[in-house]
Amino acid sequence: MPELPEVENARRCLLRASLPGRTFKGADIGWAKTVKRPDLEGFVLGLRDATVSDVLRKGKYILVPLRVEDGTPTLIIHLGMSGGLSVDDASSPEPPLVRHRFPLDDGRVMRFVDGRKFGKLWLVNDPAKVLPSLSPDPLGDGFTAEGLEASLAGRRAPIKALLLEQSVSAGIGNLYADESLYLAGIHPERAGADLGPEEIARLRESIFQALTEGVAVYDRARDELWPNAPRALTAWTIPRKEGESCPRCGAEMAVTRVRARTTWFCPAHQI
DNA sequence: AGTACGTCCTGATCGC
DNA sequence: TGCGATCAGGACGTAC
Repeated sequence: MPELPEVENARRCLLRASLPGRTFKGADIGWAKTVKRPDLEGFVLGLRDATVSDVLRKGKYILVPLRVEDGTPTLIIHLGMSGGLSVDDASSPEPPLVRHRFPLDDGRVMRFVDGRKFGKLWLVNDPAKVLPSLSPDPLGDGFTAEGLEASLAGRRAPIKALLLEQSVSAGIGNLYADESLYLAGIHPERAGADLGPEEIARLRESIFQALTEGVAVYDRARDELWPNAPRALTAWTIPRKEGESCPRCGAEMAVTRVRARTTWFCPAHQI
């Protein structure tokens, strides 16, 4: 489920819950395969008496730098397809599908909901060693049309598939890929290398616009969304339903599959 | 290298 | 209403 706006919302929820400054008392891992590094025992032991310094985001990854007695490891969380985080009183009723619990020193607990078990956890000293290659953050200054053009050069795959690569546009997922291409007026099956500089500039701007609006929707929702349920708000404008028409030009929306991912687009203005 | 496909998982939804 | 089939917003390993 989560793309950049959902992950950013999760991060802000953790900050609003004043996670920084709190200390993990350990971890209760309900599905061992979620822990990628180190082994389960090392992971749980490593979180004991680890104090949170900050909550950061890189693409769809949440980074939680920690202070322990003899170092500064980082907890890395990926929400996968169905993940969500909350911080509640330990005695509060637990929502369904909580897989992992991280008890805190103040009587609260960070809960990791993950229905499909595609979430991932790491506890490492050097995050760079486990994170894949990620583009500059599309919401930051580093994500330029020139950089995007360079990463599309020579690529024959459909632009929709390329946008899903985190090395091309970190944080984009299936929905925001469709949304960005819709806003830019670009057909999802165009080969990446066939896009001209003007189209790429438009695409960069559309990605920024779509993600910015996505983050804003969650920010406006604030407390209503707490705890951070694994359900997205509809920050995008594309109808994703049979028979609906394009809000911009009225044509009937079309659906296809790109790399086995459902892809909605307007056949009239996305060319 | 770049591309395409199968796989990991379970809950929700759809069609009969 | 019930039930099997299909679908879901991610990403990685593998094979060509």
